[in-house]
Amino acid sequence: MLQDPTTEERIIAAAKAVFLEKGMAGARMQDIADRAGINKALLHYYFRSKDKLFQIIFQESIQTFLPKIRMLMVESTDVDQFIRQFVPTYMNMLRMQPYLATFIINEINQHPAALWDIMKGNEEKPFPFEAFSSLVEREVASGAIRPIDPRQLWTHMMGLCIFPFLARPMLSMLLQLDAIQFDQFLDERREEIIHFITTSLQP
Amino acid sequence: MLQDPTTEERIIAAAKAVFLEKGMAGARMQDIADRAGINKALLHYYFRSKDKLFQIIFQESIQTFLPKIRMLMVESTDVDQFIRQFVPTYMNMLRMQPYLATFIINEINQHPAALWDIMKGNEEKPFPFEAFSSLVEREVASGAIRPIDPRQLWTHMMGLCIFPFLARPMLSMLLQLDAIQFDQFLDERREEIIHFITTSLQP
DNA sequence: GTCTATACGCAGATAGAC
DNA sequence: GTCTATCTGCGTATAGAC
Repeated sequence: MLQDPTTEERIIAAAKAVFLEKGMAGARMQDIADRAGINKALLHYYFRSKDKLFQIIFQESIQTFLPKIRMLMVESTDVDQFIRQFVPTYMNMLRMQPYLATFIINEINQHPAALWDIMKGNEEKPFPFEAFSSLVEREVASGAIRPIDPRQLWTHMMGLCIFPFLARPMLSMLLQLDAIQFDQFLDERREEIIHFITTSLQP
Repeated sequence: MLQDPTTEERIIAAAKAVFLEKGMAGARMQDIADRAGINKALLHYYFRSKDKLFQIIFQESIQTFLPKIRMLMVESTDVDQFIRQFVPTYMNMLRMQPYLATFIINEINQHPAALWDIMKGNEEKPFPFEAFSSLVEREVASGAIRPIDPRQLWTHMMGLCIFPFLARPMLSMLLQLDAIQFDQFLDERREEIIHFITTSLQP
């Protein structure tokens, strides 16, 4: 993207910012237009309706989320390595887009079918949980890690990584952390999570 | 509450249901009126505006959330006991009100100041984090548990318990769990979390 | 207290000039 | 392609009868 962004690109960028911050119900077309430096009519000229525009942003957001997981899942050879790659990769992504997690989770809560539509639209399976699952089961069988339900372990990992981003304002208030302190808290958290999970998996 | 509920009570109950499911921006006064079995005008007669009504529901929700934590915090004598009480208590509460966590977190994200207003309105400190903090530090010092930042441990606990409720539709899709299976998953999760945390804290 | 009818403003969407 | 002006419907809120 070396040239100046086209109007369409500016709209997409503006829409992403507004939708992610406010959600579908809270977002205003006027805000998107203002942020893109154009007027409302032009939004409709390019994307027809708020709903259409939202679909695009939602889909793009999911596509930021899932493929990275997919890659790590199919490429990993053991649980320990998977954790050590997953945690920092995921947390860094969320750090760059602080509203991403909240947005996706909320909109899926409001329209559960939307995720399904996207997933079945993909050729290759976007979320090959079995890859992770069999990895875990193999190591449980060999005694490399303690017995654990792969679904529970998966939820542990996701929860530990994502939760601080979802609950950031609440946490920073309860723990009394300003912006800088919270960033540092997140920095330290990467190693802490890895340590937390791996020690708990010891047989 | 042995008598029939008053109109005011019916409105509050209806408003709670709608606001928790849809959020402030997504909720409709018409939906609340329908659910309460009255008409829109009566809502305004009792509560003046949507915003006023929302404030009440938001405040009540926070009051469901925090005092329980507070009680466990000040009453606990050691970390292990705290965890074993906190996890099932909290998860059971969330189970009874599945939308509570999502609602609170979202609305705090949209209006961070709102939480602060409520907390300072209280006489006694609603969230005595120091109680938990010193508990942890004492046991770290005595070697009962491994060294850990109390704030990180706190976030671990919250995240592990709350996340499955926040991400329920996403998880049930990715892990392919229907409603019954998801409930069972949550049942098993209580013990799993306790085990997960306590083993990881061993020195 | 509870209703019907209605006012009012906001936000999404369209028409049409340039 | 981009703008100004306008239409339309929806959602909050009020007026007023009962």
